[in-house]
Amino acid sequence: MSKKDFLRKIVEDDLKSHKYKEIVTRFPPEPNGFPHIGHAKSISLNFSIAQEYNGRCNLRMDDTNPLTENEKYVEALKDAVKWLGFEWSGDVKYTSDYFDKLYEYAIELIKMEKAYVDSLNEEEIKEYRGTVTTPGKRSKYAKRSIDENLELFERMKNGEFEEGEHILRAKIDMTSPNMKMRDPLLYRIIKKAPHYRTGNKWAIYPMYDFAHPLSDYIEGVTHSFCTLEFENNREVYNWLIDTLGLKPPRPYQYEFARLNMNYTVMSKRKLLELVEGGYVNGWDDPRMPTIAGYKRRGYTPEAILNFCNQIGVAKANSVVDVAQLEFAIRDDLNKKVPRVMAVLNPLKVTIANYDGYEEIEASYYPPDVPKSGSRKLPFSKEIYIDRDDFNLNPPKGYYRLTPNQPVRLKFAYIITFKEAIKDKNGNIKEIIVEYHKNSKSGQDRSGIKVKSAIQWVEAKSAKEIEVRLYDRLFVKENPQGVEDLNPNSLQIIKNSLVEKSVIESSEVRFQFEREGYFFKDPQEYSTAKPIFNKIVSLKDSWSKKQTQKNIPKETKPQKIKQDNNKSGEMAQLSEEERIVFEKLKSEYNLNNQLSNILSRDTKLLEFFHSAIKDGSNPITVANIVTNEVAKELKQNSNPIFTPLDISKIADMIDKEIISTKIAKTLFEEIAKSGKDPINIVKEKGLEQISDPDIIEPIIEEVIAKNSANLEKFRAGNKKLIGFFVGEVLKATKGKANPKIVNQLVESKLHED
RNA sequence: UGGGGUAUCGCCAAGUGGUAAGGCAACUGGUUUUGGUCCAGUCAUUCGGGGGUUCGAGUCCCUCUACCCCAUCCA
Repeated sequence: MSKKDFLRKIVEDDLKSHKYKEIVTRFPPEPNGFPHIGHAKSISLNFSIAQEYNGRCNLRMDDTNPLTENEKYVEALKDAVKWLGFEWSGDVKYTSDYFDKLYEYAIELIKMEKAYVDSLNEEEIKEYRGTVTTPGKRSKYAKRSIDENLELFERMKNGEFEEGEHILRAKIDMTSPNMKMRDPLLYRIIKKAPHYRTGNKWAIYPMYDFAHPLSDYIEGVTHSFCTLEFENNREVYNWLIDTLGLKPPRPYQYEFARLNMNYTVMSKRKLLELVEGGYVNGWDDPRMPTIAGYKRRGYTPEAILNFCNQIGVAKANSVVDVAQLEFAIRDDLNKKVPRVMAVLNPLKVTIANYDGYEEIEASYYPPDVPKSGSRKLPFSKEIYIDRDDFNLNPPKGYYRLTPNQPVRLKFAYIITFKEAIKDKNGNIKEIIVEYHKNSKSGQDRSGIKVKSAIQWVEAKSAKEIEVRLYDRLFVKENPQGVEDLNPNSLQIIKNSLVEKSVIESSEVRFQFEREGYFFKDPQEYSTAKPIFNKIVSLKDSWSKKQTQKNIPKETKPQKIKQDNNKSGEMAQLSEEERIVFEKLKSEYNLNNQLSNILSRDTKLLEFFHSAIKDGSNPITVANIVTNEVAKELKQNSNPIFTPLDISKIADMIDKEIISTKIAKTLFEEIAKSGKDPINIVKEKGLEQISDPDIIEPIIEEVIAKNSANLEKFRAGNKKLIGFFVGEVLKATKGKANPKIVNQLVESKLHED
């Protein structure tokens, strides 16, 4: 983690400020589906952060909906976390373990008159909620007494009512602009399905907005990371913890963008559709973006984790290119895995002038992989090569065997084409070649130059294998559903050949030279019937070039430069604002934008007027008010600085006592401390230095220290003036008059 | 449409007023008995658009635009 993402920064700050003794995170999936690569991001995030900051991370099954959840998914979730190499703190947690505590909290809420039993039906609730633009209205049942609510709620729990008859809601605000705050549902009745863990004990179940914050609190979670779509729920989260008056330390929720990848779908619903519709062979089909799928395909946990680190964590909705994932797995396997020879589409080759048998020592790893190990390769008159490695009418740039281009058999001899034997349909079924006796690998004295070395297997000893080649599941970058499925996402070749050492080896992952990385299928592989999954192909600039030639380039829609050239756009003014606007312009000579901003904001306008009372320059004041004050007011509506402070700062700027740069930091300080600006300037000696005699030596020093940048500047990088000015300012702790510095630097840089 | 978010290279993503990081992809060239790896190099005068403030703006202010989320008794 070289660069810290925003979540890690939050954690660091909280630790630094001693907000928490120890941080606790959690990965809280609902056990209603198989975890996918998006979960891997969340797992990696929560567990890694806990690890890095010496905290703990819980694995919690958020199992509050008995209709969709089951044990099978719990196991898949646990497997995924374990496989990725993480350990959860203590036992696996379940929200269902907190049902009793949660019930107590609900009663407390009722007693505080912050929750009530509502008896509206579903449609009514929907209707009463209003819409995003219109406020809702509260149910008449909200007026029920505490005792009545308590009684009803208990009877709900006891199963005395049917589903939908009653519901427990928080009493918040039916007119809130945030829909989630319009009296959110807390508990609902479910009787038709038993909970996979609590069975029929409960007739009521807590809803997410109620259960989640409280479960976090119960577990002592400090940082509750979730995805962007829960941003609106954060207000409910905080409301619950605040109104219950829960003692600190309490958890806070932070949101990050969920992972999306092109050419795949990530939603549980769509994944379920693929499985249930039989479009794939189960949740662990190697084409699925599920963790089980990647595992079965042959991905390593390290590759997935590296991928997660590479893509980072941020708040922008984004779609990661699958190429990034493919890079991660290639990069990992390249360092780890033995190279062997396999022939996917065998073409028989008879070496006419070879009659013996020999065994050739061959290393499992190329020189650039720091691992050792080798095996003996049988070699005889009859071998197989890949059909792609021979061509009677080769395209331009073809490096492999052709009638007039010899090729090396990797680790063995150079061969030259003699004759092609065709079947009655004209298809080549075998070729005859001749080998060059003194061209053996390592002791080549033939002098023959060859363009490439190809893989091969000896005919008698080679083992037949089945290979399953996977292509992306969808043909579209942003697939909507099964209609975008790639019909060729799975290609099975049953009669591929591999050197026998592969079958004898205990290794499970191999690089089939010049083809890709392959994995012994963990379910179906056996020595008698070897089955290999292709994990990922090798980067292949040759075949890419070939396909690019054939497929005309998809003309990507060009990014259109926005052209809404409404110059210097400012908000429309009302009649009264217009009058103020004109007055500001004529009376104080303010420009359109300053006048516009002030005339629309009464608070700023008030600030402005009081600040110029004592004769400060209106333009300077207006600039400070519309920029600095407006910024501060955005974050804090009750500032502790006064208009008088602003007027003092403005005076100092006008008298050139301080620079505008200092004025900025000065303002920030009084906004925080409320101190008198003139005093601060005196105390800290912030008066600006304008005397060239003082500044010049500093400039010279800076230039002397940065000769490389001086070169760059002289070579034409004029922006570097900012760098030099910045350095000089740094050297004077910001006190040098930047205007003067700028002029002096400019002339200095052009000297000599 | 009210509210909450987000916009920096083809794709991710750093950057909190002073030289636009890094990875993927792409493209050169070198090494190579894998058209792989590795190595060297190229790839944002510009940060969604327009203004304003400043000696200096991706960063502060105003404004416009685009996209995402919220009206499940799902999570």
